[in-house]
Parts: sequence; C-alpha cells; structure tokens
Amino acid sequence: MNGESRPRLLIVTGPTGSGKSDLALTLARELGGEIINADSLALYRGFDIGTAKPTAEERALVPHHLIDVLNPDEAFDAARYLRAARPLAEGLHAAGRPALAVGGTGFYLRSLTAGLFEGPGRDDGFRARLAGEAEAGADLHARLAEVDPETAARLAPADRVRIERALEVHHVSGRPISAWQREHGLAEAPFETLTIVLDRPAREMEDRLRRRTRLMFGRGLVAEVESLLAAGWPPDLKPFGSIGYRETLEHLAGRLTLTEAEEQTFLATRRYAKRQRTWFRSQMPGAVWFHPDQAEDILAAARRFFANAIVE
RNA sequence: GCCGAGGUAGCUCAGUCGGUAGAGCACUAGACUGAAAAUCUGGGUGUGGGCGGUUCGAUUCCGUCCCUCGGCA
Repeated sequence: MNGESRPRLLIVTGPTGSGKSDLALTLARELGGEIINADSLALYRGFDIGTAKPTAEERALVPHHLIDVLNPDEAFDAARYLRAARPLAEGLHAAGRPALAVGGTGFYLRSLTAGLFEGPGRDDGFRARLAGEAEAGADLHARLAEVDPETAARLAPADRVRIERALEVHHVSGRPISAWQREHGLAEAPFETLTIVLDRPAREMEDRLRRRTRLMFGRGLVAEVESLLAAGWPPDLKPFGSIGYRETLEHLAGRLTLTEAEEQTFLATRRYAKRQRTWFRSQMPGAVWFHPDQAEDILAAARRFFANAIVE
C-alpha cells in the first residue's frame, strides 16, 4: 500500500555489550538524526556507571532523549515509555530528522512499535493488597483461574508478576486480561520501522562482557552506589535491583566480597544477554541481524530506509 | 617418610546397607501485552582418580598405585 506513509523509526538494539551505543552514535551523526533511549535503566538519574550510559561528550555530539529523566524512586513502565517515546519519534519525523530508538529493553521497543492494550494501568493499592494476601498464603494463581482460566493456564503458578497483573486488570476493568490481549493483538503499527539487531559470536561477547564488568567496578560503581545511598535513596528502589547494582549492594552489606560481586555481575550480565537474544528472535520478527563491524552495510541500509518512499 | 582426611557433573558437594548417581550454582533451550537489567518454565551435560581382586553385578567391599589437603617428622 502506498498513501500516507507512516513516520519512520530506525531501531538499533542487541544484547548488552554488543556495541549498540557506539554504532548508533555513528549512524545518528552520519544521518543527522537523534537518539531516543530504549534502555529501561538509563532513564534514571544517578545510575551511570552500571548502565553504561552515554557520556556527556557523546550526548553533546548527538541529541539523546529519555536519558536521566527519572529520579530513582519514580515508577516507570512500558506504557509510560510508549507515551513518552512515540511523540518524540513522531516529532523528529515531522521535523525531518531521522529518529533512532536505541537500547536493549526489548519490551519497551515492542511496546513502542506494536503497542499495548488500552486497559487499566497499574493500581498500587490493589497490588499492595494482593501482596499482603499472598504473604498470608493466598493462592493467587487459583484465584486467577476462577476469573480468567485461559490466562491461568498459560502462566506458571510462580510467575507472580504476570499473575498479579492479570488479577489487577480483571479487578479494575471487570474483563480478563486475555480478552484485552486478544482484542489488541499487538497489531498497532504507528511507524515504518527498520530493526537492526547487533550481535557477536559467543566467545567475543564473553570477552567484552568480562571487560565491561571489570571496567564498571574499576570506574567506581561501588562509589556510585554509596553516593546514591548517601543522597538518601533507599536500597529497595527498583533500579537498585538491576544487574551490577544489586551485587554492589550485597557487597556493601558485607554479604559478598568485591571479587564475588564482580563475578556475579558478570554472570548475570551474560545470562541477561542470552534472554535478550531470545526476545529479539521471537518478538522482533523482521529484524535484520548484523555484526557491529558491518557498520558500512548498516549505514547503507539505514540511508536507504530513510531515503526511499516505502511501498508495501 | 609416617599419621589422618579426601578424590563423584564446569564448580561446591550429597548419596548409594553392592543393582551404572543428584542438589545448588554454572550451562543450555524457551516464555513474555503497564515491574522487563524484572518475572518465570523445561533440560543433567558424568570413564564415579588409575589398575587389579571378590561378585551374576563394584561408584559402593578388598588390595595397590597416583593426586590433593592437614598434622608429625
């Protein structure tokens, strides 16, 4: 189909440590574009070293959006990401500037490009009540089976995040989440997208993640955490539960040596990279996979993508 | 050299009154619609230190050698 062409959005993603940020910076400079962060943790101010956030110099070279926009105690989720990122991408397109969504949070990227059903948002009061009941021994999975057997059958009894969300949606809207999901079908497509997934051979990733982890601790991850704590942020905030930060907190609490904290951070990062790959494979069909060394090819593909009228 | 303890999965270990073995972590595959660096699901990957003996059958019992750790010389 021709007609009104949708705004174009170039997505650059890949597992942690694949080299997304560097390549995206190159692409954005060559294309004269701007970067919209798609990393769930780079949103938080003060979490710099452990998130390998782009430096001030890098951000001076290319405009970056959605970085350092949250305090550590601010709630955030895929819906808020969608609401923040979509207007940015549309605005860049309207201004004639290539928009690049760059980051490893696959769920956010899919939400941006495929949407989320427009049901009820998070209800913290309800969540708190549920948590209390679960504490008291309530079988939430069984409860879900009564109101939404389809979803209960799909979810493992231990998957409390999804079970609580499903109960919440039913409680607030009176409709099972499975109905919302079927109706929505992840069928939104507000953008014309080119999705580039960067990846490297296992051996290479292993070396890079080792080096990356050592560098984070060498650059003062422990001091960064200490200063966040000194600023009064409690250690149970969401971003403190992320890789590198939780291990550092364990170290500061005396439960891990520095060496153990670094080793566990490395292992967790490697495991996370694997999960990301699995997500990109199954949830981002149509993505084009490259080795970051193929920068020339990627740039050429990106130029074509932004230059040509896309005809479907 | 002597005495003691121990060699079982990639690591730390459990167990087998003799019927070829299993936990955690690691690894691997997967799921994912408002917590996503989160949350969860499946999979055991093994010359049981070497050689010999007893036995229908040895990782298990016996002998011997090797190795590791500790103690004594």
